[in-house]
Amino acid sequence: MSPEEKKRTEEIIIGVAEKVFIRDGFSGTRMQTIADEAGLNKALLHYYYRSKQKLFYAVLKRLAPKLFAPVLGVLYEELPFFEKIEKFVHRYIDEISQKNPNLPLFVISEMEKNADDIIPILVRAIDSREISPIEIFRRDMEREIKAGNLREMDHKQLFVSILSMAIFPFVGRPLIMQLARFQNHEYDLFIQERKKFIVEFVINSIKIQKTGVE
Amino acid sequence: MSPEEKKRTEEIIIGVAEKVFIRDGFSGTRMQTIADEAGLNKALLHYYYRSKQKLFYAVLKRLAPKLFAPVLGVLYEELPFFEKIEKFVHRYIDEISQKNPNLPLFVISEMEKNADDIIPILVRAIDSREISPIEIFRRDMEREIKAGNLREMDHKQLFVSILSMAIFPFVGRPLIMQLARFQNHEYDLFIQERKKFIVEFVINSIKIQKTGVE
DNA sequence: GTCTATAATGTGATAGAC
DNA sequence: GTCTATCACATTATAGAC
Repeated sequence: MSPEEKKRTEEIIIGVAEKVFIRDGFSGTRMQTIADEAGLNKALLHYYYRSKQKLFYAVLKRLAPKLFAPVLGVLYEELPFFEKIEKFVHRYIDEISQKNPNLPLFVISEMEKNADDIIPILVRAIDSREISPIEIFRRDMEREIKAGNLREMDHKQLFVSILSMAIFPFVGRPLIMQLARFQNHEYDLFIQERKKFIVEFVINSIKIQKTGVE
Repeated sequence: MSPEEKKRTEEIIIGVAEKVFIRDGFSGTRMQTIADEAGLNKALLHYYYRSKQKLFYAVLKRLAPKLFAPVLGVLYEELPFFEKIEKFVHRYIDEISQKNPNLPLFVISEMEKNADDIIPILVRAIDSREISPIEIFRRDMEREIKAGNLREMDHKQLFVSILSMAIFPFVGRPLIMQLARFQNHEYDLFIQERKKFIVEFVINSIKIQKTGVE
């Protein structure tokens, strides 16, 4: 078989594995399931990736850059602070909606269960730059506070709040749907409208309104 | 053996099972693990609960009332709206901090993976009252908007925002710790300070400031 | 490289002695 | 009720033919 077809099989496997791992979690995933959905046999999975663990780590390594870079990248752009928040929220929700709404829950679950092995793999993707995202965020805030545009507040609390409001609707979907009485078809629209809501909600809370009078 | 000791064994098993299931998830849990941590043997688990599935559901049923009632109950109290939000946030964070910080992620993960079986068990705990929590919340908001204390906004968006800010720090702990560069010992303090932050953050965003002049 | 067959191990569940 | 021993089956992993 040609090298191209070899490459192709390897890619098919890891692509299907990604889908199944994200859907079922590590311990919930069966090698047989991956083989079936890929239209191949189990032995090939081991031929290319040796073990379930190694296949899983291969999936994670491939996933990591796609996971954080597009979103965290926004923080490094040269933008006015409030516009940066807006772009960050929109980018995050758009990315996850299109790519895979189950991604955040998958990443969090596996980080929790197997922290020592998984976090190092993911961290390389987060910490690819010299200055950390949270430090960039802190400096932005400091500048705006000095300029009198922003209330003083803890930068980590604000950062986590924005993150929470954007991510949790994906992670907590089944819980939210029950508590807030959503029908299945309503939820996607809710998420789309949420982009605008979050930005308004946040800016309204943190911005210092400049009045005409002194 | 006396009926009391019988009762005691049964209770030990379900107590340990709760701990292990919450920690490892359903598919990650081994009956052997539960037996070991309970200081008993596997056969006893089956003697009392027949199967892993049935033990899991027994755990869920026992857990459900403790899970939602204390927090959602706040929504039904006769309180000014802003005080209700404050009490809700404090109650939620205090409850989870004391009880088990892994509870939210556990509930969400299992709801996601096995919706049809699990949601009915949990819903009984959520929907124990005639009027749903979200409907109570909506009416409270409507009243405040008419009174001129509150900006007009979608009640579900606000509800989910408050929920997100309170729950996500527990669910997304490993992710947040990486992104915001927390040390282990800092995080508990961060969560405690978060109660006050969320309340201020929310009220500052939604409240209509009444000025002296007209 | 890909397959079938099978080994090796893990895991839920049960039988039967005490 | 509680234990040890064991079954039955699922699942990861490998051997070997093509």
